[in-house]
Amino acid sequence: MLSFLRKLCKIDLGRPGLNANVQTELKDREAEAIEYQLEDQVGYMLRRATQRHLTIFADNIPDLTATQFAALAKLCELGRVSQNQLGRSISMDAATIKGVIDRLRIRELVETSPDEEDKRRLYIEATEQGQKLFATHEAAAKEITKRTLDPLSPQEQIVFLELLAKLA
Amino acid sequence: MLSFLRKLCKIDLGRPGLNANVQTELKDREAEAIEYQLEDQVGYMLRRATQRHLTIFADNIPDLTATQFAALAKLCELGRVSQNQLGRSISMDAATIKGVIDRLRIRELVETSPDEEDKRRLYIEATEQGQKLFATHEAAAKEITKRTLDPLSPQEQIVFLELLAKLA
DNA sequence: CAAAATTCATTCGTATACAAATGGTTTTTG
DNA sequence: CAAAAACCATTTGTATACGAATGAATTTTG
Repeated sequence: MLSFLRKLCKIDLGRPGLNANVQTELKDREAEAIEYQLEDQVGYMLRRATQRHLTIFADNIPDLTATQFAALAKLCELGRVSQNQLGRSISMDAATIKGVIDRLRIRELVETSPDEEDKRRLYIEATEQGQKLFATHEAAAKEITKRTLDPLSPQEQIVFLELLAKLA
Repeated sequence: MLSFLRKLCKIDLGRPGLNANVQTELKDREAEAIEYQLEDQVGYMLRRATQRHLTIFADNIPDLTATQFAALAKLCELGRVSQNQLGRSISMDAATIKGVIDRLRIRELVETSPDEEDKRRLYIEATEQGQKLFATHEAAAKEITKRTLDPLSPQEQIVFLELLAKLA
């Protein structure tokens, strides 16, 4: 374990994520003078990591998008909820969750029903078929996380998820 | 530093990223029996982290999207390149980079010119105005990475970027 | 050299993602 | 209670993102 920690921290001496040739040019100048490198920016890295993840997702669960699966999974967990409530619970805005639910409804994986008490609300519920499909893919979904994290050692995976959670 | 490392690893005893109540239910059962929790999946966490990042980006650079800025930045770095070449260098497929370049071209931030040698190719180049705009926002772009990583300590930031790079 | 394979840019279709506006409904407040 | 504020779902518009198909051009190969 100690060697793992030492390895994780051995880059501590340099600036985070900078190419060696850029670092050698630094010397006495200040942080402002560090050249902008797209590859060092966290947004670019997040986009690339997400791209790779979505490829793995599509390979393992071809008949649902990651977004659709997330909505279906949350719906199976929560039961009957309003559309906006579902969206908020998985960080999708009203316009986005509407489209996702529309596509799930067409495939009869979810059912909608108006709220009689509050006429603004539209209740959403996973159908029997939807719950069955979720159950079918549940193991694959966990496998997707596993494969996405595969380039990291078990200890690195724990640290990464811990830190990623702080950013999300 | 040592206390930081200990803190990073103190969750090692539990399963990665699982809620406490789920963990207590585990006991003797195997990993397969772990309930699927959307919030524990790396794809969901990546999406949320990206959402937060893009909000920070839009706050700091309102007149370009993160994607457009990435294309412009790479173009300023590479000089004259073909459209597909540019796309490959920043992991955007041909259809995506076309749209991005179209929008930058309309704003006269980039210029296109046909390749006389290879008539399939379309060369892209940042205009004077495009280079100026990139320079204007370069500091802000670095600030965006800084703010995105702000919830992490300096040491955690280094570790996170290192691990994220391995996944991207 | 000629056929096959590859590359390039484009187009089409589908799916997030979000800002902004809208209209109907409910809750809050003065 | 009535006006104001908030909420819900929807619609419109813009911007990634990618698979798949297309046609033109170039490179590879047999």
